[in-house]
Amino acid sequence: MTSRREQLLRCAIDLFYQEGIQATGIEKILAAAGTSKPTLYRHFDSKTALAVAALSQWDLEARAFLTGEARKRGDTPRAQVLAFFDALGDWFASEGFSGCFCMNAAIEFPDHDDPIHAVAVEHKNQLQAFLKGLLEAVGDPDPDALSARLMILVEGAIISAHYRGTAAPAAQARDMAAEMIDSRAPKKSRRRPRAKP
Amino acid sequence: MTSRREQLLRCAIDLFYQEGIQATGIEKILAAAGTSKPTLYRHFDSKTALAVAALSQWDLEARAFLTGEARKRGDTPRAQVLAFFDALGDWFASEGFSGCFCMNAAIEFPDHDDPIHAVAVEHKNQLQAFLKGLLEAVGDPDPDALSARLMILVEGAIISAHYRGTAAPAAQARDMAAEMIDSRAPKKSRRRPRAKP
DNA sequence: CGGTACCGTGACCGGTCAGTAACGTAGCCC
DNA sequence: GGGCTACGTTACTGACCGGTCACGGTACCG
Repeated sequence: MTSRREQLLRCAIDLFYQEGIQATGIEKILAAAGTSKPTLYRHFDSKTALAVAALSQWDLEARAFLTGEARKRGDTPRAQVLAFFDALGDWFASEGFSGCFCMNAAIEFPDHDDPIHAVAVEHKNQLQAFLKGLLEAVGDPDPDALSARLMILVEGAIISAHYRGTAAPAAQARDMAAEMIDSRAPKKSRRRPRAKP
Repeated sequence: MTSRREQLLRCAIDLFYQEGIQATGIEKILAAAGTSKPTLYRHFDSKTALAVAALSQWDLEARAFLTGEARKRGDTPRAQVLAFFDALGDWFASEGFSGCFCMNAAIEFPDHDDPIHAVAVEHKNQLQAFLKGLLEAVGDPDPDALSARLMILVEGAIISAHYRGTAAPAAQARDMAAEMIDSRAPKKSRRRPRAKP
């Protein structure tokens, strides 16, 4: 059963994601959902509340896809990290890809106190935590540091793919991630963890 | 001499950059510049034209800073690439840092045909070309591929710094860049350029 | 002195947008 | 049936925003 609320939320996700939150008027969402204003405001307090709900739902689904595919496709933690980037590549190549909704929203609402911004940051934290868990399982000497670096790769790949319109950055980031993981001594650390001349 | 036009442009750069283009009303810019609407429209055709001019000017200044610092601080091509990331770090730590104006604008106006989007993509291409030139001087076996990878690092670092509010990603990206450069055989290539099982 | 080009003021237009109110209606459960 | 909930329709408000117009002032320059 698809309640009116779910329909609204689905259309809000699509339109806010594709065209931006500020650029999307409420009436466009209503037209897409085939309903009208009072119904919307019975379910959501304001456009901002709708945007937050849409962002949270998108966050859940995107994270479920990426982490699920990573776990499904890789049989070792290392392979799962790399599979994570492969999943990114599939996402980039999928129809309607328009960057990371959370990242887009965080840029549209740069104020750090904005509730929308908070959801976006939390999304990123959750992804980094997932990668960190895999790196711990790999036996990386410093999962915190490496997961932060991998997140730079992830976000850079998303941006590059977004406004270039190609999925290639996923494979490039994947290669870099593999080099990063392998250049660090697994289990028994040997190499210098960092260098700053 | 600071003409009215330059004042307008300066204020437009500041406000569009800090708060976003769509979120900034023209009247706010006029108030900051201490002038009024007719003056603005004598110099610019529309808000969009003003935004494009602001973006282009910002692109010039940002590129001049980054490439200039890179050249100034590094005495070898390799050092200049790393200095480029150091300059990024200084930028991240500077007051008023709010991500990359071009990236923000490209996300705010995702339509690929939008003139604003075009300026943003060109900005990125120019930076990549600069890095590619340095990599050629380093003697990298595939400057095209590596410069694309470095751009992923650059953009990932910018995003991470932006909505985390820390300059740390610059140093992390710098370390990764150093590893990437050094792990490739300078002058005489040896490693596989790519892998996709 | 007189024309011209620029500037500031302030009013205004047309459109859009978020959000609200009033009213009528269909289903659903007791 | 009676009451309740959710919905649709319509119209509306109040604010804002991009852009224009008409006017008056001022400085420069022949």
